Amino acid sequence: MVRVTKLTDYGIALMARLANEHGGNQLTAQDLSEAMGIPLPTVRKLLKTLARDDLLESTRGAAGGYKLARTAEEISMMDMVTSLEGPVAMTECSADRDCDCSLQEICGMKENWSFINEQFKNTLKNFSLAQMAGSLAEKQAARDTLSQSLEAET
Amino acid sequence: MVRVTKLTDYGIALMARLANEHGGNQLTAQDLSEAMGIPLPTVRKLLKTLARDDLLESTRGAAGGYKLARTAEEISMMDMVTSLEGPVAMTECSADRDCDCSLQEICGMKENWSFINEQFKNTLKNFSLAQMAGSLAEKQAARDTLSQSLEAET
DNA sequence: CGCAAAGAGTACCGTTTTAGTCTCTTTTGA
DNA sequence: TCAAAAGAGACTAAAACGGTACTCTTTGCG
Repeated sequence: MVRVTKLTDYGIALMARLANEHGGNQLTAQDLSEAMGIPLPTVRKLLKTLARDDLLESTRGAAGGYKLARTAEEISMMDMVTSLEGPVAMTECSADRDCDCSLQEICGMKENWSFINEQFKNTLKNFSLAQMAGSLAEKQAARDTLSQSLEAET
Repeated sequence: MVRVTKLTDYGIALMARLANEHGGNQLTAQDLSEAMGIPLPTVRKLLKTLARDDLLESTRGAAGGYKLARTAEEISMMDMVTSLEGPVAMTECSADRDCDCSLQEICGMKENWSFINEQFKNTLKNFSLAQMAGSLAEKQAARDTLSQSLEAET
């Protein structure tokens, strides 16, 4: 479906909630579950994944919790999507690793798919968590950034 | 997985093969199955879908077959992906229709997702079947087109 | 110390989607 | 009339998704 999974959507919503928590304030899985209306076990699973990939910093033990590992400006949609659902690859053959697609010899579209894949990855890279958690004004900034990066590339 | 399904990949490969068939020459499902090494029943299913959405023209009966309904330049990746796997929507809430996402009130990211979704759709709209079936030189054209369209939008 | 809160890791299961097949019908050229 | 070919739709096995449960480790605090 060319779609991000529901869990990824949840995960990014959690990140956005954490991005709006200023001053290094931590939130527990419990806090986030209640704030976002997502079942606690699911929240835990997502936060664990995000922490393992160094997007979140976790503190264990009593008075533990989670906070962003970097500023929201320094975390891109690409980082989050990759963490939550693995490498972004439109097709088998556009993944980084070698693929075992039986059509590879015949179809000849690998490079074209890779090109489209890169375009898409750029869109995600140029959209930060800060923008995702933020306002319409910040969306305009993203648009400008993307536009510039494409010009630079050409 | 932010991935196009295998069947969509196959479908586009079939379209590319038909794009390289010049002079209104028709190919049968059988021909395409043999040419691409994709099982016949699967090929049939895909061609039916593409024909129903007016990307292919079909002729029934003996000596029947399929050919492109328009030129390869006039068929975009967006047309094909949409036909083969339905509307492109990164999340439930970025589909055109109203969604029943329980987070809608809380997460506040709907507009941001829509924006990313539009960027992605533009990438697909600006890449034609001709480019997909064609050479590296044509890829550069796609890059230019996309870049221009983004500038215009800003 | 010992308890309770909180994260880490992993395994499990029901549901949905995907990938692929099969059967039957309709159309049409020879 | 027959055979080739498309159209429509049902059906099935396998994989992915969404969610849960269980066990273990870490740590603050009385």
